[in-house]
Amino acid sequence: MARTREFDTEAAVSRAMELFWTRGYEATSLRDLTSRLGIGQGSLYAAFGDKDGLYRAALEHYRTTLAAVALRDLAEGKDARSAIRAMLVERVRIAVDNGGQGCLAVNAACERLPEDPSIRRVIRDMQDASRRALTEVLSAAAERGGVAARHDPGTLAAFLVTFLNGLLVSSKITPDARALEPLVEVALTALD
Amino acid sequence: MARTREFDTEAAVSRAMELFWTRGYEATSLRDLTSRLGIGQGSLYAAFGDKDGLYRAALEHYRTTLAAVALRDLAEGKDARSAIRAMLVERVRIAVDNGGQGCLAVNAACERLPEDPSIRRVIRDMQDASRRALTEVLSAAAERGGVAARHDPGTLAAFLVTFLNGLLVSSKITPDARALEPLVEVALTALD
DNA sequence: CCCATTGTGGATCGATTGATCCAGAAAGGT
DNA sequence: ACCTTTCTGGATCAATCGATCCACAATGGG
Repeated sequence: MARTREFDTEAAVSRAMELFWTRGYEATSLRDLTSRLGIGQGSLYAAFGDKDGLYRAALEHYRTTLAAVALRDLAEGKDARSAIRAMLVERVRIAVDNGGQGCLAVNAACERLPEDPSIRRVIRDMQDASRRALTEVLSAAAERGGVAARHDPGTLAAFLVTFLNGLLVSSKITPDARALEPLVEVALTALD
Repeated sequence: MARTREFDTEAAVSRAMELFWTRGYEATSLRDLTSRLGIGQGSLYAAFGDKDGLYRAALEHYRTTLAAVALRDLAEGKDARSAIRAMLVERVRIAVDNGGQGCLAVNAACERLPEDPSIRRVIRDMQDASRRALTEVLSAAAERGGVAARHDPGTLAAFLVTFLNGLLVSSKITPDARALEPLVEVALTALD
């Protein structure tokens, strides 16, 4: 048999996610990564292929540990409105904490999409998952009369995803959760 | 007297804006800039100081030629709702045209804010100008009963600015104006 | 018709980038 | 105990980065 890997892959990806999240892709060098991850460049390239491969692993880690958790909580709320409100406020809290770093996926859409169109699919899939989860919650609520039927659930869900994108950008410009929460209340009036 | 500048400064800034807009700051090299602007590196540094100086000039050019124009049209509309709708749709059109490059200011917030906090002020001022213009239009409409008084005009304006940020991000992920326009209609129900 | 001044573009600088290479270290089947 | 295989981290690579330098060109007052 061969030598076993010494470092914890998931922990390394988590560290890499933090770096890419706070600094962006281009501004994070391989030296930054190896020193923060505590591994050599040889190990990094053997495990992840190249810098882009590590970035994609970090993006996937972001999806499963943060975006997906917010969606899981969504289905557990009592009424649709308060569940959606909690999800939006939670995402804003994450984006504002630790120095207003925003959302890794939104940052990726702004920074990496022009030079690497294949990342569009990754981001789109993440947003589609959010849109589907919201559509489900809204459809269920509409049948029970919890929300008005002025707009169909799919359009309403797409609106909320786009509004969330805006919240995550605004959270970088104005990293103040209390200033952003009133905007959530305005957005929720679309459910009336 | 000394030699006169041969190139058109404003035209050069406009070209630089296009490059930074489509590729981002880090991914645009000085060689890209000099070859596209048709000037040497010496001229570039003499005129703009450094790469960051040229970027800020490009951002200012974006503000005056695109963002400000959208705001000017805002005040000329007949009723507040259709004026705001037209402004949002126009910004989406600009963001989607030429390959879904989004909005230079939103891109700047995502890519450059972490490494250069002083750019936050520039972006914030641009968004504040939009928010004030929207507040004015909404206040005037509220007095005439054009929009409901469920939310105060300032909060409503801030909501619209944040929603616009979201539209500009979504326009990069889904560069299809027809898919985004229904979301504008949902957002406008906040005025009811 | 000079000459001080400023603009010109390309050569060049040191620094840093992402990626590769390599000698040695662990691992376990035989 | 050997030996093949894989992992490790640091040296090293060519390429490129932003920035500076420089010899020359253009300008218009004196």
